[in-house]
Amino acid sequence: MTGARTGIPEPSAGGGGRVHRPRAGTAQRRDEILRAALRTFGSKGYHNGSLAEVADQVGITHAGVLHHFGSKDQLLIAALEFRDRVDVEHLEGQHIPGGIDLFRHLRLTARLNAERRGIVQAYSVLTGEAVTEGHPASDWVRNRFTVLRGEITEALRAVVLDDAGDESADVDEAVLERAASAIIAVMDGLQNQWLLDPDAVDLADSTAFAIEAILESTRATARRR
Amino acid sequence: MTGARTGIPEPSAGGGGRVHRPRAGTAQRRDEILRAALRTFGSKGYHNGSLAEVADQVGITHAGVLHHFGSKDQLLIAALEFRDRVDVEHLEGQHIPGGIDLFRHLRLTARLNAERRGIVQAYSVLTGEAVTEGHPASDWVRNRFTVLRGEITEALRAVVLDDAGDESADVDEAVLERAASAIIAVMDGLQNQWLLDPDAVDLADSTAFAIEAILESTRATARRR
DNA sequence: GAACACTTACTGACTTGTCAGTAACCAAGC
DNA sequence: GCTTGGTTACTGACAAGTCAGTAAGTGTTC
Repeated sequence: MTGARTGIPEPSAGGGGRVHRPRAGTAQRRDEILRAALRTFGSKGYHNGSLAEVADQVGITHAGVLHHFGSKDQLLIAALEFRDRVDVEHLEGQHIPGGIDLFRHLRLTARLNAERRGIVQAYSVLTGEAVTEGHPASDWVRNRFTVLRGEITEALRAVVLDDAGDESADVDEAVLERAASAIIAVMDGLQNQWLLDPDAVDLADSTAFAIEAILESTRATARRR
Repeated sequence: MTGARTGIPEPSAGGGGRVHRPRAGTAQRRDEILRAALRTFGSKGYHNGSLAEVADQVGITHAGVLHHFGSKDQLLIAALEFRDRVDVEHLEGQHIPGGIDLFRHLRLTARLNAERRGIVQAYSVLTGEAVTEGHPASDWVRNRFTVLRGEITEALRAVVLDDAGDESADVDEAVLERAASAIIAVMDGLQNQWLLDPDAVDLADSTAFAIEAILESTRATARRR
């Protein structure tokens, strides 16, 4: 058996015994590889993107990439986790807003995304590919959807309760969930159309319009009494 | 050079020159292959699906498939065109409805789609993959979006004008286009979420809710005076 | 008998993953 | 502070497989 097969090892296991520690600079090198992986899987897709192409971008061979991540599947998983990590760092401690502010945040995200084609494409390609049988990213995508739906549902509930001015008002949960799925759907779907035909779709405006429409409709129908 | 490289040949070109005529039953056999292609590209994606798997389903070798369609790219294109052909036949001459009926039709489509996982997955996988560099289906998908946006925009205009009771009322075209993109987007996006997690998303209800919301919002904002 | 509908056989390009070897590195022991 | 032993970070070669596409041959049908 050769090399660090289990990806990024823990710095120190606390107890006795031999300590396996990566050399200085290895963490940065691995991040480079993950960025490259995101680039090629994002533009070519997982199946059509090769380890050799990823390796090329950081000036090593494909065997070198496998040394760090063990397999292509694990590389993809690591790259997606890396993306999450970076996304969170970008928020710099400030938590994702709730209530009505979340929808402002989503509209802003759409506006920013119109300037970050690469990232949008990566997300779009992988999300589409993930519905394929046995795709290594399907768990990640499914989980992402679940978390997002939860956050948006909660924000919607806050808005509806705020409208009612009554913490214990009766809210139709089914409406909230439909609306939450729809908001995510409209964002993803618009990204897809925009990627294929940027002149035909205004990502920011269409997203803002749709979120506003769904938000209005939720406010109008989710309160039971 | 071997075989019919240009896919399905015209029965007779009218003018002079060689006439290639397929044997009786060949058209049906080709349709079988196309159905198989739709199945494997739909479930595995274009890059991950192989000609051998398509061929297997109709009991021939992959070279036999190439005899009929020339290349894998051309097979995919033919399969997509076949899908369009079948979809139109399914409507049996009755044209796609316009005006407010179109939105009823879209909601119905979503309800039917919840029972046709295979077709939805094919559409979803290929749409996602198509944003990839140089993908053979990207023209088809782009065109499909363009046509759909046009139809929905027109139906929205009809609804808004009908509300106004005035054929020459001033309608905000930008709003119509945003709404049209959004309706397609929400349908596609919900399909994706539903494929990954059928228990977490109600395809029919969420689609109906979102279409209603966007339609309402369009009626409220598209009329200028 | 000629085009058709294939099959068989094969090529060349790519794939991921394995393996042995090597140079740089690093900590411990003397 | 220099050796020593082990680890890390690779490389290059290769195995084993898959893939699309080509070419030639065979039986069948028009």
